[in-house]
Parts: sequence; C-alpha cells; structure tokens
Amino acid sequence: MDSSVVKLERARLSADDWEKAALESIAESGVGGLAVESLARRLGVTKGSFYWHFSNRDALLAAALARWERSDTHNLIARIETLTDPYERLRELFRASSRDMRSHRTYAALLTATDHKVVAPVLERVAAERMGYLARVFAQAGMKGIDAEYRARLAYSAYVGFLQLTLQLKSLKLSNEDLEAYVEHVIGALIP
Amino acid sequence: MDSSVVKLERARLSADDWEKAALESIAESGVGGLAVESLARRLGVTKGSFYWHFSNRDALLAAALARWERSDTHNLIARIETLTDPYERLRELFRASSRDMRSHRTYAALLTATDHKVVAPVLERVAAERMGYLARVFAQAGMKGIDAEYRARLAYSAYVGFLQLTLQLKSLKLSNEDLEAYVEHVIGALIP
DNA sequence: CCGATTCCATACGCAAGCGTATTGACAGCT
DNA sequence: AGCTGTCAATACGCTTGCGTATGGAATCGG
Repeated sequence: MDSSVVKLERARLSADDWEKAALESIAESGVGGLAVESLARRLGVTKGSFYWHFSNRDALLAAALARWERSDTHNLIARIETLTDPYERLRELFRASSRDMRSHRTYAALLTATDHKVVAPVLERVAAERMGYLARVFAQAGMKGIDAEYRARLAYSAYVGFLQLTLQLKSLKLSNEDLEAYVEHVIGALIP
Repeated sequence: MDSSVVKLERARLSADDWEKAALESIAESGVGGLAVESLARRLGVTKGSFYWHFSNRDALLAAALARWERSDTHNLIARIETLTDPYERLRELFRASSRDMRSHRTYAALLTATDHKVVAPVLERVAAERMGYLARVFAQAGMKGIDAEYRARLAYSAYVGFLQLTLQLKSLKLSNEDLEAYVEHVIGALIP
C-alpha cells in the first residue's frame, strides 16, 4: 500500500543523479541558488549523502557543468549537421533559438554567473566554439574571412542578449506569433 | 603631519555618498558582492553609519539603482539628441557601445542580476525605454512599423550580448582595432 | 556656550550555508 | 551467517553577512 509512494524515490543515489539535479536547480534558480542542503531535500536525502559523492559544492558544480558542456553543444551540432545547405543551416540555427526552452533556460542561468570562477571558463569555451562554428557556416555561405567572424559574433551576441532580455525579464517576453515573426526578421537581417 | 592622510576621507557621509559607492561596488563585483560592511570599510566608517542612512541593504540597492536609472539613460539620450540625421544617430549609438566603459560595466553587472527582485523591474524599464527609443529612430530612418521594433530589439539584444561576452568573459575580449572594425560591421549589417 | 540633531562605533543576536565527524543501515559476496 | 564496502542520517562547529541596540562624538542653531 504505502510502497507506491516510496517507489518514486530511488533507493540509492549516484553522482550522476546529483549532477542532473544540480542542472535542474541551476535552470530554475541560477548558480547562486545551488545549495547542497536544498538539493538533498529535493532528492529525498540529507547532505550526509552528498559529501560521500562529492568533496564539496564546487566539485558538484564543475561536474554538472562538464556534463552540460558535453551534452548541450553536441546535441545542437548533431541536429544541424543533417542539413547541407549553409543557408538552411543558418536558418535552422536561428529558429532553434526560439525552441527547446529547457536548454535555453539553463544557458541563460549560466550567463548570470559569468563572474563565477568555475563557470566562466566553461562559458568561454562554449561561446568560442559556437561562434567559431557559426563563422565557418557564414563563410560557407559566401562571407569573406573576417566578415564571417564579425557576423558570427553579431549573431551570437544577439542570441545571448535575446536570452537575457526575453527569458530573464518577463515583461519583455514576446508572444508566440511575435517571436516567430521576430526570428524571421533576424534571419532576413543577418543571413546574407 | 598625519592630517594629510585623514583629509582624504570625508568627515561625514550622506546617503548620496553611499549610493555612489554602492554603484562603484556593483560595477566591480556585481550586485551579489554588494555588502554593507565591506562598503563601510571602503568609506572609512562602520555599518553603524549605514543603518542611520538606510533601513537595510535592499533600500540602498533600490536608491542606487534609481540614481543609475536617472543619470545613465539621461546622459545617453542627451548626447544623441544633438544629432538630427537619424542615420547619424544610429551610428553614434552603436559607436557609443565601445566607449565609456565605466557605464557599460555597471550595466553588465546589473545584467547578471536579472533574477533579483529589486533589480529586475529597473532593467525591464530601462530596456523597454531604450528599445522604444531605438525603434523610433529606426522608424525615422525609414523602417516600417513592426520592422523598426524588431530591428530595435535585434540591435539592443546584440548590445546586451556584446556586454556579456566581451566585458564579463575576458578571453572573448576584442582588441581595440578589432573592436572598431566589429562596430563598423554591425553598423553595416543593422542600419538600413 | 549649550541643547538638539546628526552621524558614527561597538557589541550583540541571529540565520543560512558549508564542511566534518561519527554512527548506522543495507547489499553483495564467501 | 558474517564481512566488507557503499550509501546515508545526525549532530556539530565555523564563517559570513544582516540587522538591532545603545552610547558617544561632532556639529549647528540660538
């Protein structure tokens, strides 16, 4: 009878479980809101468990970010590589900015912790990699050398700023139709 | 003899002094780094002084943000209003993004606190006002209705993202020449 | 020159959050 | 069944930062 409730909680936890939960917590309440005792409550244990799996809070944060860095960038690139036409790739990239909100929320949360010494290097790597990829696609689409890099930086900056303005500041959010129209406007403005 | 050192510190402080110091502290170490005891040390007093001028930390933050909201937006608009040609206005706005770093640093720091309940409304107002202004200038430059608004949002997003990427993540910073060239690229891409 | 006001120092109490130490429960192996 | 390693609960100490209480010094109007 009572076992049905208990079954929902895993009997024992792994480091993976903590990392996943940490990413969820970050997406919801930011890096600053990541606290081991609150995470433990969320997982139905106490922090006695946590300190068996990780040496301290920063270690959990680093592990969670490593997991995010691995999966998140991979997913995006994989989806794009199915397209061959560079113009289509660019359009798909831009449209992806308005879908898949879970992933974007996590990224937006991380962007509000650029001053954190564990977070900053990860963000630098991710941004550099993505901008580099974007620049290559712009180059494939016919833009010359440095222009492709500048355009990539512009497009990526617009994406980052969009996350800040739209996801974090709720009064600036766009309706669904407006969002689609906006993305099409951006595509028209930034794709050669 | 020893008076020379003491003279550097003001004899007594006003609420204004605290607000200014708070803004400096925010520019350096973010909203989260704003602590009354550390601010007091910086001003050469103790927190006994602080709690005479303000009821609590949030009150100081609110006052400092109000001061920032007043002065910062005002300065920018005032400088732009001396130009009459809308294209020139846009170019000047974009170029201003790479100057006057003090003001930008403060804004970048505030952008990393979009989840703070005192900060968020201020940022929403400022962003909405500036985007509205931008949209009007784009309209003056010949863009039609909703397109001017979307272009304003795109330009402002690019600005916000630029602040995040270049000011907060130091490995992504551009050299002075690159920065100027980038701004010119953005001008070419976003001004009709 | 003397109250009243303004500004500040000192000394507390308190809550949040991290990390440690110790003990306990449960599983798998032999 | 008993041992061993794995995971977790409890209890504690420590630090940081906020806010309060109270007394003292400085300054200004009269």
